[in-house]
Amino acid sequence: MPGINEVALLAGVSTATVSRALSGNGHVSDTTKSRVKAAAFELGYVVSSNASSLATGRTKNIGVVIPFLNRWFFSSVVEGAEQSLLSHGYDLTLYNLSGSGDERRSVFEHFLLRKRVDAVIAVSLELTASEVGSLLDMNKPIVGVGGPLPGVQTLSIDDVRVARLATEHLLSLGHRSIGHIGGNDDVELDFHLPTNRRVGYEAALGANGIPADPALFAEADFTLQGGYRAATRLLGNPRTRPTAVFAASDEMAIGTILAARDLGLSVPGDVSVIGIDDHELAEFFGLSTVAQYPAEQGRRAVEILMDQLHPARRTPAENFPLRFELIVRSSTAAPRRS
Amino acid sequence: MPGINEVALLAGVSTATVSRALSGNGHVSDTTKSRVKAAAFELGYVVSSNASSLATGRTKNIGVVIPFLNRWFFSSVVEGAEQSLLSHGYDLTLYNLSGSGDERRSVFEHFLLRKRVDAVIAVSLELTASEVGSLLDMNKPIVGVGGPLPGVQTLSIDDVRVARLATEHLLSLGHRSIGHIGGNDDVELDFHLPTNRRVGYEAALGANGIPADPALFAEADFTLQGGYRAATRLLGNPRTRPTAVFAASDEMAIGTILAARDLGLSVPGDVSVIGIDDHELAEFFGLSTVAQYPAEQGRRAVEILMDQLHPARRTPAENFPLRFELIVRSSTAAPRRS
DNA sequence: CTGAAAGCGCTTACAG
DNA sequence: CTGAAAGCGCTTACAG
Repeated sequence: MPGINEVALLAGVSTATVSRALSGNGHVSDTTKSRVKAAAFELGYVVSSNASSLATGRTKNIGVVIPFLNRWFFSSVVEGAEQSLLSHGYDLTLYNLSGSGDERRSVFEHFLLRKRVDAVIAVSLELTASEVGSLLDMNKPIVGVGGPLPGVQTLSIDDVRVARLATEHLLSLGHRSIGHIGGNDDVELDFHLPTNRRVGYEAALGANGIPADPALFAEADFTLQGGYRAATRLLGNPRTRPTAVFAASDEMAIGTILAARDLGLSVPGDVSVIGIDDHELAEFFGLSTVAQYPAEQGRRAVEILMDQLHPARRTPAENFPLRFELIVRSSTAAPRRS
Repeated sequence: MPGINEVALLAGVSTATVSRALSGNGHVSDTTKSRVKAAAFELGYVVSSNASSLATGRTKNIGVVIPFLNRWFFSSVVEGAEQSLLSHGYDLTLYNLSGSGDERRSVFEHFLLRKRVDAVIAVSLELTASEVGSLLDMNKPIVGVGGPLPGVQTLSIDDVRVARLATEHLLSLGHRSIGHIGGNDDVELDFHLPTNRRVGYEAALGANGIPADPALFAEADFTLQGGYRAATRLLGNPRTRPTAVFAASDEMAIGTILAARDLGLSVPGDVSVIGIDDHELAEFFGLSTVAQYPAEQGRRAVEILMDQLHPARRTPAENFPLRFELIVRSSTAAPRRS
């Protein structure tokens, strides 16, 4: 493990110059710079991040705090963030806070606060005011993905509008009896996402003079299985069966498609189904949906942090709202007799 | 941000004593120790990991290198590892090496080698001999999950035996015409897993005096969609249709179940289907499978590294082979007329 | 443009 | 059991 001294020796300069030549901070003549770089390359020198961090106070490392990893949305956000971080020369350390408050506190105290990270991305996790406070006190920028954080910049699609768009698609096809599969309290997570989506659904109905029928709402846990069960309830009774179902996530929507099949109903012949996400399985099932782009959300979160961490870099800091888009596939159509 | 000096001051001892009291290295009287701890707590002191790492040469951080994140197996391994690492007071930094060789080299040089990590877990990634070499040269233990690494301890289920077990289950039900959906070269990853599973399948057939029929093999890419397409080919022709299909992964097996349905075939009435994994969706689809436990594999990888990193701790270092288990659900049954 | 030197915040032989 | 001091490997004012 060659150190900076050996590079300095070989290049015939001081360690200060080596540091400057390699980091790009401060002026170094071109000839010196190339001599230093050659020496560093020859020795296979790579700076010690600890020493560098200790001296500068910056770690070039971002903490990502997340409640799940094995779900499409979350792993996609992390992938996007990781990719973008890599290109900025940053590392990503992952804190999977699925557990209890205890585990959570310990993560905060022993990890985030050990000066390991320069900033934090909190995905669908509501940090307490004191958690946010201590991070901000330490001058660690935070950005949230997937929900509002008190006093923190947050990236999130507009769930009300997204749900409204999905519902309007169904309405525009002529549906008037539209069921909704939304979240139960367990999956309210910290973010009222299920509530917001239900609000958007009801708003769309309302705007078309259709009262929201509580009997057409079914709770589920955002999983395929949960969607299946909820859909079975919703579609089981031929009398009350809606002609279309809007599920608050694609996984639940796919569960709905499978439930319809098992009930002998054809999709979209007997019932139209739409979800939200554009999950990796959506295309396979021909699911109409409103796409959101979690990897992009992860990337955007990183950009925002980079802007705060490097105020110099003059990125326009585009703060346009997050993209979403209606994708019509084969699971939605006009109701049979409208 | 209180430093160690302030704690020392408040506790009326030297910084050396604070360090020892808090880390547990070296002897400190009980009374002093509690005084120090009280002071640290009062000030909200938490050691700077950079300073500590620089002084000790250990980072308490493990690098996990992985080709995908948004797949069940990989995210489960990471979850298991993360959980276990947390309990050992370690951080996990994630390197998602999906990309090209260039990206890969840059990760190796600029990240892993910056002394950021004490050890590396490589998941389903074949490191080059020189990559392994440089890690080992730096005294960084490596453990592989999911495939053999040259000269490195590796955790992996015995794919041949697992595939054999799955196939034998079908054989024991009386099937004689058994199709196989396995990997194509693209997903050979670095680990010959598809090949090994095919070998196990053929071995089971051979042991029962059944020659492997190349016409009953179909390639796919380990996704649900890929499995669906392969199964459609395999099951489409009533003449040559096997009575059972062994898919090398649950996702492909689920694709097979869906393909069978779309072909008007009942599962298991017309065709039995078995996979490998016990994927989160397996139960929902009633899929018989050979379960493997990726989270456990992640945890085991961590244990092995801890043993190497802390030779003192006398864990029996249980090196029993990785668990797998046949789980029979409703997708397999005796062939209709046997 | 370059260097000498202090300092980042700990840990750990070395003494006692 | 405890402390003084060196050292981990960089970076960056401060001078020149």
